[in-house]
Amino acid sequence: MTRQPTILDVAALAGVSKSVVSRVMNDSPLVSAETRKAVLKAAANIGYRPNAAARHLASNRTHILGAVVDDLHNPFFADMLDGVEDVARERGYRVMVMAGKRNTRHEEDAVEAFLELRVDGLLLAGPQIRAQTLKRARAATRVVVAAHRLRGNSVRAVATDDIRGAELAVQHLAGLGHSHIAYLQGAPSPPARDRLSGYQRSMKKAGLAPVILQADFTEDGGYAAARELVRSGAIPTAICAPNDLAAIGAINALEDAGLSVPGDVSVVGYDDTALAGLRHISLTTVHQPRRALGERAAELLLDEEEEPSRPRQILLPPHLVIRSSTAAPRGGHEPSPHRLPSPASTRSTP
Amino acid sequence: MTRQPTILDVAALAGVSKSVVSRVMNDSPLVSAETRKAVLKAAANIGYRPNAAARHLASNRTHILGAVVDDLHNPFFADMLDGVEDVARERGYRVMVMAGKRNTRHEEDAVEAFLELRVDGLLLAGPQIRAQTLKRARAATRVVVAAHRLRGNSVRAVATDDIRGAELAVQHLAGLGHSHIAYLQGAPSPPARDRLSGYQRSMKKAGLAPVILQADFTEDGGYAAARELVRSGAIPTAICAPNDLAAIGAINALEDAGLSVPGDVSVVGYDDTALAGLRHISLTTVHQPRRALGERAAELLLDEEEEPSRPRQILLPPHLVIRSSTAAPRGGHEPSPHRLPSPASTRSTP
DNA sequence: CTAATATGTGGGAACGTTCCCACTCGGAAC
DNA sequence: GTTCCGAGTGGGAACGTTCCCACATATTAG
Repeated sequence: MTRQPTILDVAALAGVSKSVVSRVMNDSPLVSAETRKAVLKAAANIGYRPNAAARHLASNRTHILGAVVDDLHNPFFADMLDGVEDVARERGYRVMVMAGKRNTRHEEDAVEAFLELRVDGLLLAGPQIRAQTLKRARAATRVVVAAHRLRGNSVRAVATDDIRGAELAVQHLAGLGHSHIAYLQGAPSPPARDRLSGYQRSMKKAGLAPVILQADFTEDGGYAAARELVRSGAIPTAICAPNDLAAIGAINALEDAGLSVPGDVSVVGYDDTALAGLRHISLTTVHQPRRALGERAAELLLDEEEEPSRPRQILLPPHLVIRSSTAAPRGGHEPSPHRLPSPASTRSTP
Repeated sequence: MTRQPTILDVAALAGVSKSVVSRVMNDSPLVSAETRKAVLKAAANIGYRPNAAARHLASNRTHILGAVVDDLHNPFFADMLDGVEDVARERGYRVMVMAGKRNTRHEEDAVEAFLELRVDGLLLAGPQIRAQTLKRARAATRVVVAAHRLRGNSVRAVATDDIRGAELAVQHLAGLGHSHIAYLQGAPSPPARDRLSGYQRSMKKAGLAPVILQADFTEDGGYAAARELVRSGAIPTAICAPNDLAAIGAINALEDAGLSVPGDVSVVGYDDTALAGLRHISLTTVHQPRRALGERAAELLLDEEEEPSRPRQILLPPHLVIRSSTAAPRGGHEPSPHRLPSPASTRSTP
């Protein structure tokens, strides 16, 4: 790698000063059309590429948005990032991503890396960092938290209304006639807390007794919790899972125990990931507006005037997607159809 | 955001020169323990954080690896990035990711962004960029391509041996006694080409007639192709899909047509994503060593001695993971032909 | 005709580091 | 008692931009 050409090389070749080249590179109107053309040609000729470091240093702007993503394996964040990217690109910003790997140390290191880069905005998606780190970040740049509702009000955040989401699930099940609705709780996190409290609230409102089991956000967690439910003998007619993966685990446990879904037990997931939509799975689930979450987050990050009046915490409404993992409880009526194959074909059966 | 403290602020507070502070920040041994302690204390007191841009500019090193990932929704890349990250972190490098979004323009813009940043190494994961862009990138920094085998030999690359992978699938099926093995081809890309040629080669070796249908790497693509196969009336006893998602689509199409998997038709996927492992799906599939792919790629990027002897192409061996979507063909019978619509009517549809 | 304005252009000082060189000051070697 | 050396320190010149100010020239207003 030989030395890369600089603005001065371009200037020399084009026979102008570095100032003019700089202006051309920044689309300043203060350059004659003729000069601009010559500079552009010279730049192309020698393969000039602006040096971001020098640019950042001199201008104190990077036009980079840093996104620290808790878990790149979770497609939830990929969807969200699409939204972030779109808004950022539109406004002339680039989005760089670092993986937190579900690990506080890694996540905080990523935050530090972006702060050293002096990114113009920092997006923390599902962050697992200490309050102190968050505070330090906030002191250095604009920060928006996504997918986690925050306790305090000091940092701007965008999240789904998870209380409402859990309510939707319970209401759907109660509406179908279920009264024994169990809840599998996810690993400790703001969303898990909100979903639980939504469940509790709507169970109370419906006059039903809550049944809560500890699980986590994995297939295995859902499997273990549902198996526990089966073992206990007190099998509910419906289960709310903390996310789609856990719902799938729960379904597996139920089927392993000889129970049919939704025949014997209805199951509702959360997130509406691509998984839930697979025909084989066809999970009724609470949809999160993932892309919109990203868009709102980016807007919060980039909007010029940080009006203090503006809501600092944006909650987006979820909605329920009804597929084939839920049905009315067995009430002595006709046996519920098995949920496979596709709904269309079952419905058209004479 | 008030002005952030610089090395000079730290120096003033600690009562030393900026040179000393710089040395402390870079762990130089040429500082007395006493001075080091004072500097560190001063830095912590005023919340000093090195300015990456200034550092990069002065040292001409960034200690950043840029990774352009074709599609962040594909968990394949998340696994790979884990490998990249581990190796990079071990050697004091940070990995920043930009999403290509399956789009040449976005991907090339991401490449450009990283080149402007003057990253110390550039990883292109499943790149969809023009040869010219690749060449320009190579002229500017170290470049490694991952997950795509390249035609030429001019850029270093790490990939799975997809020819071998497809062979494994065919050999498994042939070993089970299948002779009608159809292949669904993925969207045009180096891996799709390799897998196809592996299929063709091993079919020929086994003395079997190849049947090839155009599909893509999505569930819908697999569904459509398998449905076409069903409609044509010439139903194979086994299908090789270009990836797991397409395999799932194919299975859905088969089951929608009243065929059972693996009873009537065996299906093999490719990639061994988390999807394939779900109990409900339990797909026999070709496993790619994703994390190892990332590790090798990072090593190639970071290994000190870039032997000019020749750019290397590393091919990692895949292996077959046998689950429940494959079985021996039904002895003697072809799958029930009576339930198929007339070929004439299907052929008239587009 | 002069003054004022608009339009380009050039030069130099930042920006916050690293890195090289020069310097001081003990102590060891002669 | 010099000389030499190494450890520790300080100062200044890069690095490649942006941005401000000064200037040159052409155009317009009075």
